[in-house]
Amino acid sequence: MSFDLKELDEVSQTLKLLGDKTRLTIMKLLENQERCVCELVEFFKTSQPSISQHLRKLKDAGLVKENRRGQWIFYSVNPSSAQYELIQKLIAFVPSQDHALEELSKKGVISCE
Amino acid sequence: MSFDLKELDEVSQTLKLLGDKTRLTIMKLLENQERCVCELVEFFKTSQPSISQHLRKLKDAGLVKENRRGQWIFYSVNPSSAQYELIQKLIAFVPSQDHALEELSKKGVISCE
DNA sequence: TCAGTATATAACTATATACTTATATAAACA
DNA sequence: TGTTTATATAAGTATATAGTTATATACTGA
Repeated sequence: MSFDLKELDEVSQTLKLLGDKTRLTIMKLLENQERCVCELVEFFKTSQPSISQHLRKLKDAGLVKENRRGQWIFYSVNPSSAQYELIQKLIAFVPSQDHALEELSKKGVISCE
Repeated sequence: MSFDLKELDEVSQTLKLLGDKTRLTIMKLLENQERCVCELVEFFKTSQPSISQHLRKLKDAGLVKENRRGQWIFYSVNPSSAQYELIQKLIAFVPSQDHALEELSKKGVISCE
C-alpha cells in the first residue's frame, strides 16, 4: 500500500470519528484541558457506557490519551497523534462550549477531585 | 435551537460526509477543477450509481454544485457554501491525486467533451 | 422519432454504528 | 474485607449507510 493511500485512510478515518456530534464536542471540550469521564457524562446528559464507548474509539485512533488519578480517568488530546494538526484546525470551527460548561460548574457538577 | 447548536450540527454533518474515502477524494479532485460524473466513475473504478449517490449527498449538503453541459453534468466545489472555509482546510490534508489522474488521462479515459 | 450515451433514482441487501441494559474491573475507604 | 464510586466491556437492538441491480430521465445526433 502506498503512503498516499495510508494517509487518505487516516484522514478519512479521523473525519469519520469526528463526524459524530458527541465525539466532536468531546474533542472541543478537551481542546485546552483534560476532563474526567464523569464530567463528560454530566455534560452530555447521557449514559456512562455511551461516553466510555466514544472515548474508546477516540483512544483507539490515538486522538486522545488517558491518565488515571485515583478513581478518575482523565482524558486529554494526544499531541503526538499524526492527526494532531488536522484536529486542531477542525475544532477551531466548533463553537465554544464555555456557556454550557459554566452552567455545569455553577451547579457544582464539575469537580471530580 | 441556538446558533451554536446549528453550527455544531453543520460542522459534524460536514465531517461525517467527508469521513467517507470516496467523498473525501471527490472533494479533493474538485479542489481546482470541475469534473463530470463519468470521469469520477472511471477514477474510482466503481459503479455509476454509487458515484451519483455520493454526489447527491454532497450536493444536498451544499458542498458541491452541478452544471449541465449537453449530456454531461459537471460538478465543482460550491464556494458559497457556509462550510467552504472548513472544506478548503480539510482537503489540504488529503494527498494529491495527481499521479492517479495522470494514469487515467494517459489512457485517454478522461475526456468528456 | 429512434438509438445511444450520461446521469439519476428506486428498491434491496449487507454491514456499520450508536445506544441501552447488565455486568465486570479497579480504586478508595470504612 | 465489604461497600461505594468511577470506569470499561459485553451483548443485544434499532437505525444508518454504502453498495448492487434494475429502471427512469435527459440530452444528442442520425
